[in-house]
Amino acid sequence: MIDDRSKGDVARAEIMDAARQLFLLQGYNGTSMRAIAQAAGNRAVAGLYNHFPTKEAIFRALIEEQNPYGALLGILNNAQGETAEAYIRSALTDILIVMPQYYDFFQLALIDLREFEGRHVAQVLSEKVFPQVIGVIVRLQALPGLKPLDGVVLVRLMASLVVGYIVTRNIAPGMTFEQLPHEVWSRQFIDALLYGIMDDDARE
Amino acid sequence: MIDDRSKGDVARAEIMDAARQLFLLQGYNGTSMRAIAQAAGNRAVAGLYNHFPTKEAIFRALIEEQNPYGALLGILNNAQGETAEAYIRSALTDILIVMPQYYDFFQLALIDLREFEGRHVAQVLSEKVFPQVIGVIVRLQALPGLKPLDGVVLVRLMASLVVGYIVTRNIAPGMTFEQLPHEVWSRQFIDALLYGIMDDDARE
DNA sequence: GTCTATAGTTAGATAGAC
DNA sequence: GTCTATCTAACTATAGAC
Repeated sequence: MIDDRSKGDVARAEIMDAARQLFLLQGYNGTSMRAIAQAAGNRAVAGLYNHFPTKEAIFRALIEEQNPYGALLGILNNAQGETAEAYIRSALTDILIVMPQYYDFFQLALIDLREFEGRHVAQVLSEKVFPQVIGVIVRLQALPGLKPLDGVVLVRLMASLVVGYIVTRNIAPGMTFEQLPHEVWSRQFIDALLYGIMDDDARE
Repeated sequence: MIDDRSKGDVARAEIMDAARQLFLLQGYNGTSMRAIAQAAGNRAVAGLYNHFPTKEAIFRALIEEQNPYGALLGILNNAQGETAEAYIRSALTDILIVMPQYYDFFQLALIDLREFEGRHVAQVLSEKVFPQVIGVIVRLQALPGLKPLDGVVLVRLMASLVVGYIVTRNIAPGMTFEQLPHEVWSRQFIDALLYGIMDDDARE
């Protein structure tokens, strides 16, 4: 066999792929099991129930298996730097490249927030992400150069930077945000986080 | 009459109020016209169609009539300050207090993004908000103290700050973000935007 | 402008043959 | 594991009396 996955695994993957596309296009309640079955290789609706007990189970599987947390933690753990500035520049530069590639997931997370009060995302976040992020922050604060900020402040500021970057990139209708290339925007955002937007000799 | 609104206006308001609550709780496709009619004073479904031609028209009316743009522009136009720092502190302090009060609207905007590709929000943004914001930025850049940043960079940084603040406040499940009071968080965010997170004498 | 009643459609999920 | 056929419930929207 060319593909060593079982027939069932292939079907499962096709169903999830079709469901993801339709959820993103039409929302959760706007997507019917019929539509998913048809998009997943013209299957019969009943066949879907061999792989997932309910429609919600398909959605939950998407959140659990296609999230960017592994990539995010990989970047945080592998970023190099002898100073806090070098580490943050290295990590955020990569994060601002990689996270927007998971825009589909962020859209699914918004659906989760609306349709399920965020419970699927929250479970993965609290189980897999937060514990590891704490360790990263401790290591970051041991590097020289940071203002004496509370760790939780540091986490929220960096998370806000990434979230704000992604949201403003996709929300502004026909705005000029796309006229500058990503590298310029990334640099501007990181510089602003590190040193702010005020002139140095204007400090009051 | 105690209320000088016509009977029709009262019904319209009740319908919109019920629809908003249900859209926020259950999403757009998850909310039926039946449920709206029942929540709006146990009305008959057919009565809704005297006030709105379709279900989408109810949603559009919510976006158009309950958005925070008037409040936002009011703050930007009324903020005082002889320097850029004073103006930004004044404006952002107010914005970070007022905008989270419109969290319901942001949630409706997310629904718009998912169900209607953001077309209702984008229309209001491009017609009413962007033209006025340009004027504010020009005035801000005439004040002393700013680094020589492109106006569009300034807009996106400030928008990201506000969006990131609101999103991280409501997404993190049971996280410690609520353990510090709003005033502290607001101050931390504004300070970070103005002067960054690096120690002054650590600049490389 | 409100109601009752209902038309016409589509939803999620299941039964049972293969 | 896949299919055809179907159940029951819910949906948006309309007709027509008051």
